[in-house]
Amino acid sequence: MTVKQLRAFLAVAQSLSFTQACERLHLSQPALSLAIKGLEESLGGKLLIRSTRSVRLTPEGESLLPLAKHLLAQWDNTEERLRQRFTLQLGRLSVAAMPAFAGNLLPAALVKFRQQYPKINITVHDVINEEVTAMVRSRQVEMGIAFSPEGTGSLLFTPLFEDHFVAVVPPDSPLTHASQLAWSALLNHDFITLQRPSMVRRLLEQELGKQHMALTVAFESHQLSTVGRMVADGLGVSAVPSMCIRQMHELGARCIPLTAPAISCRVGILTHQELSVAAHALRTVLLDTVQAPSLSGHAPG
Amino acid sequence: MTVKQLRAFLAVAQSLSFTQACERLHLSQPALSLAIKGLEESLGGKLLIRSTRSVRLTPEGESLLPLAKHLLAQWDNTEERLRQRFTLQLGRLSVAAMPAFAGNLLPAALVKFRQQYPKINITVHDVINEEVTAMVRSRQVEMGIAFSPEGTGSLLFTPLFEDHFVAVVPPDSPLTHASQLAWSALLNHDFITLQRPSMVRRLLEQELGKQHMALTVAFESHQLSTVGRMVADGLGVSAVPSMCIRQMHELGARCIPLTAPAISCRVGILTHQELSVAAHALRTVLLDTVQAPSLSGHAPG
DNA sequence: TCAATTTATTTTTTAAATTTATAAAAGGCA
DNA sequence: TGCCTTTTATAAATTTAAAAAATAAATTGA
Repeated sequence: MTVKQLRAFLAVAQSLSFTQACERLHLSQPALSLAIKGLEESLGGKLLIRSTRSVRLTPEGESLLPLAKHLLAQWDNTEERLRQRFTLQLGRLSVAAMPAFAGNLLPAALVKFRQQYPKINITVHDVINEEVTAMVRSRQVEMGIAFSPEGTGSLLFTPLFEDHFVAVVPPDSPLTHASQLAWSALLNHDFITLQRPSMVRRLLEQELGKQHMALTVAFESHQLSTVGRMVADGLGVSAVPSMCIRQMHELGARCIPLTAPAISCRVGILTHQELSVAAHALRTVLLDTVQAPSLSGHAPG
Repeated sequence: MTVKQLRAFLAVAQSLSFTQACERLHLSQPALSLAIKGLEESLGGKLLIRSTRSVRLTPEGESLLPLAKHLLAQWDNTEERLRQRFTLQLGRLSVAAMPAFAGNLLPAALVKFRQQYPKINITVHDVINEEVTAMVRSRQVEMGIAFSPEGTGSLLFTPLFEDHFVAVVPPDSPLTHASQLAWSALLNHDFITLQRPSMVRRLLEQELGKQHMALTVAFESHQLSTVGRMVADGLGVSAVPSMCIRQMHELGARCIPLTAPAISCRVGILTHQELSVAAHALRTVLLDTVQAPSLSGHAPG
């Protein structure tokens, strides 16, 4: 039994005429006769009683009719859905991104993606850096955006840009007049940081430790926006990835390049080796759209 | 997309090896490669990532896998069920028969049918003669056994035998000694008949009317067995189709050939023109098994 | 770097499907 | 009844597609 044969049967059963069915199937009449004959032989009995004047179904044909309809409908549906997935006319995509990226650079990329592929449904998981890797690895999401992990294992890391930490200071602080700031100068003030057991925190402590500096924390918060607001309100200073510059400005804080040491880390895309067409498209959009953030244009006006 | 291609995909996806899948499919390796290639082209994208060392699924392939399993399972199931119907290894058959037949000759025929085709499920509708025709016409049943109807319309009537009415008398009646009985003699006794608006009743009245005899009814009943018992207990006499002879004897009554006039009617099979394989088989068994009942061997011992 | 294994490609062969042409059957109409 | 028309079936030829054999290319492991 082949799909063609079943389609032939359905067409004949519905029109009760070989000649009419031929047109529907774009097939010559002898070809249709042979198709039906072949189907009947493969199933082992007659499905259609046909004379030169009338065509009607046998009881077995009658019982096949609804089954054939159902089978072919499912067949076509499966085929169509797969085609739509490949042409990005249908699809679902789950992405995990660290908050600094999810809240700053990702939205613009998603806007561009959606303009190109409006039928693709995207779920964004806004989770901490380490969770991003875990979610990609466990295939909870197909794509992650995070800092370059130590060992990728079987995962693939595609760099997007190099992110460097910048100082965040209150708008009325004398520090805002500096064109750049050394960590030692920044650490003279109360330091506000993210509370989580985070890679960012570990990275800072590690790099500063190399320079024999200690990170003394005065305040902690879970949210970047809270850190920004706390700095803006004069509670202290902080250091954040440059991705967050715009967000910090919007919250009323000022950002200044940070040196001695200049701490930077690569931000990129984490995936498994095999990518869905949708994920590949988003990857392309991200590579096209996302640029390394800088202070130009964001300096306090 | 063809069934072969989908089977090829399933085999490769399950074994994650073209070479192994080849054996399962009884196909050469190049043929399998081309089948997968064809499927991918028809769907518009890659389903399998294959190198010379490993084969794995793309996300789209991953999403096709369960759909393919389901589709092919349904496909095979449909095919198998149809084949079983044609080979009488599976099936359902509904038959309507008038009570005189259903209760006397039909069981033996069904025994023979079931010996030959134990997997065919049969439903017997034990209904009055006129209802048999109606049920066949409305396709509630595929086959009916009844007296030859006046006009068959589009239905097909296949005669089984000629049934003649016989007298039913009490075992202790002087009538039992007669080798045959005239209606005029029978009608001297109280007459018991079936109460229904039945063709049998109409037939009797019609035929007797031709001979200027009137059917005066003393008792009526719905059930043949009740009529038989009533006769056996000496309440009166009756006349029944010869099909019922054995039943009447078992109930304790005696049957005697009935003449002047000899009333007979053809019993046969009612069907539509198209018959299922199962119905055709039962028809054959009925034609082989059912014989015209007679009084020989059933005469009072 | 070489041998072994696995998939891809090419060429040839085989089989299958389709069309064209023709036949056969059945109802309509005179 | 016999011819015409319509419709499906069959036969032969053509085209197309599928499969196998041979070969190539690529990757891994020693």
